[in-house]
Amino acid sequence: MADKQEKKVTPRSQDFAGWYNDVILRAELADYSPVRGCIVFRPDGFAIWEALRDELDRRIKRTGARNAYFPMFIPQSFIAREAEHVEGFSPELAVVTHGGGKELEEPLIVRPTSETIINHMFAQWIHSHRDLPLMVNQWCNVVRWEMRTRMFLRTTEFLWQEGHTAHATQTEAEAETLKMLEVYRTFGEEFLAIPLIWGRKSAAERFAGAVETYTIEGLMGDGRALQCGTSHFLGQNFARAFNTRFLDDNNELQFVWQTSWGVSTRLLGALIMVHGDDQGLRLPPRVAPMQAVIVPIWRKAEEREQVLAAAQSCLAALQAAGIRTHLDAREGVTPGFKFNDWEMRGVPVRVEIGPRDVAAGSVILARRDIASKEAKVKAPLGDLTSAMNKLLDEIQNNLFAQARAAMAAETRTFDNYEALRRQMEGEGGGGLAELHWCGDPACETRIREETRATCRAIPLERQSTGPCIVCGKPGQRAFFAKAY
RNA sequence: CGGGGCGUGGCGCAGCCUGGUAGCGCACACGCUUGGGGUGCGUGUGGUCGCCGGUUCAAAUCCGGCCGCCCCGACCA
Repeated sequence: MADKQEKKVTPRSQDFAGWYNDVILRAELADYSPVRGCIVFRPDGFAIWEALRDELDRRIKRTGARNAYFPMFIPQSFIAREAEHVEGFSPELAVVTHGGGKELEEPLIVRPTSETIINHMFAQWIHSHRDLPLMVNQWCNVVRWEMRTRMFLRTTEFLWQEGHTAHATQTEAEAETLKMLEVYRTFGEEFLAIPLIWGRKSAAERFAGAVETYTIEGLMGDGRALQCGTSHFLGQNFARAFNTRFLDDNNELQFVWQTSWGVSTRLLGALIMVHGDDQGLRLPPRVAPMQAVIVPIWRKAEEREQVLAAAQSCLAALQAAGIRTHLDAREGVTPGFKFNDWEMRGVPVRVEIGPRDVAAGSVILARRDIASKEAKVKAPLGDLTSAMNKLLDEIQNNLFAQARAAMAAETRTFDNYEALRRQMEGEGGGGLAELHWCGDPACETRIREETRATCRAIPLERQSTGPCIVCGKPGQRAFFAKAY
């Protein structure tokens, strides 16, 4: 071994951004592409997205929304119909000016989001209150010409899910907005094992064109916050712009009340930054495309035969129990190499089978969520699937518990502006700051400019009042943090 | 767009100051060896030195211009 350091990724504590990139490349989740700001999702990375997507898709459908697909190209004039929307998105639009070798009569926008084109269609589909609520979701790509990009967190093109609903009443639309926020929150915590705070966005952080934006926010391993999903109450802004109206039960023409909500491939970045360690990725079992990997160990030819036979029957048993399992029978790579390789890729459980285990009728289980080798346990072959199921549950819960503890340790209450400023000093994050804010954008701007922390969420629950940390006027409880 | 850095096999770099026809590590291929925490040895594949021009008998190296990329600051799921 020439240099052991070369085989390791940049330590997380030393350079978080370097560590993040190393893990993505070494775990083969994604790669850079020839197009600036765009990445390639490699099979291992895309498999995580698929697992996440499939589960969220089930949960979305349970709310009554149905999947549809709208075009990627949007007439330029559509974007301009809603004043705040056009103002919010204009700088980051990709515009198609030519097609079929000719200049287009009207340029086409590559969708940055689909509110406008969906409203155009909704206006034609909705006539009566009997057509409502109308709830559609689409899984697609969107393009936003960002100045600075980071793999998964902010790329020029990204994949997401965008739900769009239209309702007869404001009350119903507001309820839908909050219901989807709760879908995202429970999905993030239960499936991805990412602890979240949630709440309302400040006016400055609100989606362009929304009346109210709600968010779920996670705290990454470096103490920075990451917006993990948003749910918007759009009021009648787009309905007015696109004349989306219906006849109510009094035969009166009304504008619909709307919502939109989305999560993106940014969640892959959150998974990495919340759970990953210096050995690489750590995937919660529920989202892990591969939940267990079997590494056979042998020395002599006859051992090889016995060990492989035992490994095969293990594989069959685990797969029959619905556990996503892989047998790593590669020759010419040592077991030690395989251990490190699969740890880098975040597989929750490694099953080691060697001659000693075959003789004893058992296997060794090594869990990815606990680093020390002492955490290896022996499991009898006959009881393997139930032991595995139990272990996977335990790992899922433990990863969530670890992340929650990390978040709690990095959450601080401030009632003194100077203390907040000191906490946010320096590079990297400063954790979550819980404070009181009067709601005045001027105070928010001052915090942002002086501490680089922004308002992440104004909680809906456990609200409390106190003097604004900046100006001292009566304020509400809010979370501030430096964010991605 | 302002500030800093860099372009040399797939990746990371040395060579440049003091011109003389390209080298190291990793990866990759093959063979043997090894195998319960990144095994070792050997052999081998692979480069118009970012591009254009100039100086020179001779340019990766010196000079001029251009291009591209990365990092740091102002927008954002």
